[in-house]
Amino acid sequence: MTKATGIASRLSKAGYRLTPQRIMILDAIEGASGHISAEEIYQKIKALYPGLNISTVYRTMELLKETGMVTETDMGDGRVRFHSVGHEHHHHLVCSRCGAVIDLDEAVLAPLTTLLTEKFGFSADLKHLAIFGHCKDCDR
Amino acid sequence: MTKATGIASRLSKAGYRLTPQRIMILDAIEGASGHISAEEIYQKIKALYPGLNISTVYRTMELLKETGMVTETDMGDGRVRFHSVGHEHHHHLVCSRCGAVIDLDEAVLAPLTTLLTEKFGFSADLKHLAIFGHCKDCDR
DNA sequence: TTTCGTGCAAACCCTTTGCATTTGC
DNA sequence: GCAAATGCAAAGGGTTTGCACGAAA
Repeated sequence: MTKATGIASRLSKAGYRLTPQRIMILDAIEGASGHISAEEIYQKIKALYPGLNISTVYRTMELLKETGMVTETDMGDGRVRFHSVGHEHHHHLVCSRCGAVIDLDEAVLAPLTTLLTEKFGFSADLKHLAIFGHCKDCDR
Repeated sequence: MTKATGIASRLSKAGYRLTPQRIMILDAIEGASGHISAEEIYQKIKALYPGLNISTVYRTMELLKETGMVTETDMGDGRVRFHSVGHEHHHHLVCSRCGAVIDLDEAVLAPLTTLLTEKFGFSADLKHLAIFGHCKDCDR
């Protein structure tokens, strides 16, 4: 039913089949404002298409990571979040006390990235880093 | 049998009982060169004291985190690592491809920490950060 | 003695996997 | 038609929890 969107066609070009499940999952990630967990993707789609199984979500995420269409972030709560690569990169300051999340522009970490490359030949993948600490309200 | 060391006595001062299990766990963490997982602590102690249960390790780690004697790092492999706060802080560059871990001095991140404080009033807890990316050997 | 900590076993949560069936190409 | 993808159900790995017994203070 759904027409292959740009990002979906990238999938088929990469040699993967375009199944309705994959298209819906892709849509869900695209539509998400930011990070989204496997469970959230699953629930979102299940409302429209109850047949979906969560293992399909996980398998699709695996594939999208391999294709470089999605990245993974560990926000420290025991479940991984996914993020479409198309979206602008940003980072998060996560308050360990109240759970507040402050968005952080990519530019803030640019100097660090440069330094790591120059000094260690290490290309940091800081697409969606989560930095833990205390926000100003929770700072004793 | 073991005498309460400095760090162990901090525990009792905080109102917690000094059990042999806790002392052994404390020793294991102190003795560890760097990060150590719950399972590793457990195995290390089990050799001498087979009665130990891993749930005790987890409960003790919880308590040590609350007391601020230990910090937690997620190295991205699905299990959390612990680190004695007494040890000098350092960071890790983790290669997502080959798994290599490069140690990074705390000073490297100092400018970033300062910036986050000044700009966002956020006090980052960068005691043991893991930065993912590719090391120079794996960089295509 | 009283409260706190431990061992044990089972539960939990997120994620992965084997297998038979279905489906895209 | 055939290989690849899905659904289902069960397993897996790390971590947590309820409960009765045992031990620190």
